[in-house]
Amino acid sequence: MRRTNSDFMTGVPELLILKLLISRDMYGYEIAREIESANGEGLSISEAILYPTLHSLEKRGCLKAKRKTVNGRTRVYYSATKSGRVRLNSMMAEWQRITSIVSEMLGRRADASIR
Amino acid sequence: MRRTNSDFMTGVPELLILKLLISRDMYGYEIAREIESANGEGLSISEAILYPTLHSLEKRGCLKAKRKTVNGRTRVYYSATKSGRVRLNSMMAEWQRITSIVSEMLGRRADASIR
DNA sequence: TCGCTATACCTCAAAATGTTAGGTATTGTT
DNA sequence: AACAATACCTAACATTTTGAGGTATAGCGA
Repeated sequence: MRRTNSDFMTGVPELLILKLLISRDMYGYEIAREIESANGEGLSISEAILYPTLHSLEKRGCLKAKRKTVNGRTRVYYSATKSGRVRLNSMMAEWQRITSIVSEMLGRRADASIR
Repeated sequence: MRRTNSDFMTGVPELLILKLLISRDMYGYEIAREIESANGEGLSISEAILYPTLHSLEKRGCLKAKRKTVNGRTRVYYSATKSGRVRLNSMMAEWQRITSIVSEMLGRRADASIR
């Protein structure tokens, strides 16, 4: 049973895509499968947001694309650029900042205690 | 120095508004000040999202509005309904679910360890 | 060989959400 | 008198996400 995305997803696809592409080059379809399998199918990125996000990251210079044909199918491999790594860093910091504040306001123990 | 909202804000205004209105009745302007002061000005909700969100929550039956005039100024006090409490519960669960998964994928220690 | 599933890319219209930049009106302060 | 603070609000625009498609090849079982 695959979960649909939630209301709290804005920016999350981009964040996870950049995070994955830091560790190794991947192609779109592979990224989608990876995100699903990485969390027991608790979260999935629809292809309708995945591909446009990859394109916009590439246009902004955060990613580099390279087409490769494997077994008669074309894959577009993406790699993170320096600019992509910088962007990931600031996005992760921002994610940490917002979730800490919200979690604290919701009454959970502050995220500041972990890490 | 007041922070602007971040990319990771989708649904957060609604979440915080409901959370605040569970503890006591408040009016819009008061909610905005409360959110700012509650976290050292690290986060603020613009009035352009605050008021429309209050109106939509009221229309959906999650909030009840009551006008009150104090010192020549009109305040609209909101209180959470049963339906509003139910909605808050599911939103908090969803917030917990998403942030846990994302945090884990980002490589921090899993949120599962706290609470 | 037919049909189905998986792989692999993509787009478009509509909905939802948030930002920027205003507006009105009263009260308190300088 | 001028300005900040209180207190409500909206409209135009940009961005993000969803839902629902579309194309094409490869592999597998009946």
